[in-house]
Amino acid sequence: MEILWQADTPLSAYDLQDQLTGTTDSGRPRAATTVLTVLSRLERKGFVTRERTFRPHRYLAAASREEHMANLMHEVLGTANDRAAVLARFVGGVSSEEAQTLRRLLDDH
Amino acid sequence: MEILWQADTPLSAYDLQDQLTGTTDSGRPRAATTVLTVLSRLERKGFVTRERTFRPHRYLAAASREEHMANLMHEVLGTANDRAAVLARFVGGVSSEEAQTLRRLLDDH
DNA sequence: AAATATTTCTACGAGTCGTAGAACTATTTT
DNA sequence: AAAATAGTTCTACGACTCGTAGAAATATTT
Repeated sequence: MEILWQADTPLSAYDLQDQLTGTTDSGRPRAATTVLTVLSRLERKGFVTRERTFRPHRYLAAASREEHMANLMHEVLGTANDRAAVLARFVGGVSSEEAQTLRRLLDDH
Repeated sequence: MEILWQADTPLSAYDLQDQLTGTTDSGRPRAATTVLTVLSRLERKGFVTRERTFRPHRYLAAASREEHMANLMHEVLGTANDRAAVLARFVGGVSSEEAQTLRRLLDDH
């Protein structure tokens, strides 16, 4: 995901494989099939989409890293009965700078 | 967790067992040991604390449901490089009512 | 058509989760 | 104090996810 998020263009599984530099348990680089399997699972979970028109299929993150994280936060908030109470606790835990950021963001809402 | 969150007093595993009404796979109610095992795991993960001074140990949620959810949200936000960007996406997704709530909350900050 | 590239299918070991029996320890009863 | 009982910890099993990748199937290129 990190690599896909940083890429400004869809990547093939082979591109991913190349950039996945961290050696695998066995010392070898990841097998291409490994990357494919993971990408399929990520696609199934909606984190990645695939362009099947190209032959080495091109993959791209369904949401930017920021969107993804905001989604996760909303997902948590969504399960709450008392959203306001959760927000209160959340806001209570942000730094002054972040509070300022939030105020500004809320102005254009 | 739901039961512990709603309880206003620490509960023993047996109290939990009683309130876990949903029948188990086999039709029977959960065995007491099942509840104990889960509680131990929850304790290991820091979601539950246990008062060992009482003999049937008493368990209580480490954080209220709201705190817990706010914690999860902060956990997500904490892994972000560009926190402001995540907050922007997050705020972009809240309803007008929630935006209002947030503004009010930020006033006393 | 054969060779090659790409994707899908299958699988394995490690880990979590709900489940609970067995073994162990502490408390209560006689 | 010994026996009985209550409570806790240890161990384990089946289902599931995850990283890993070989085998089988399919598509592309030569």
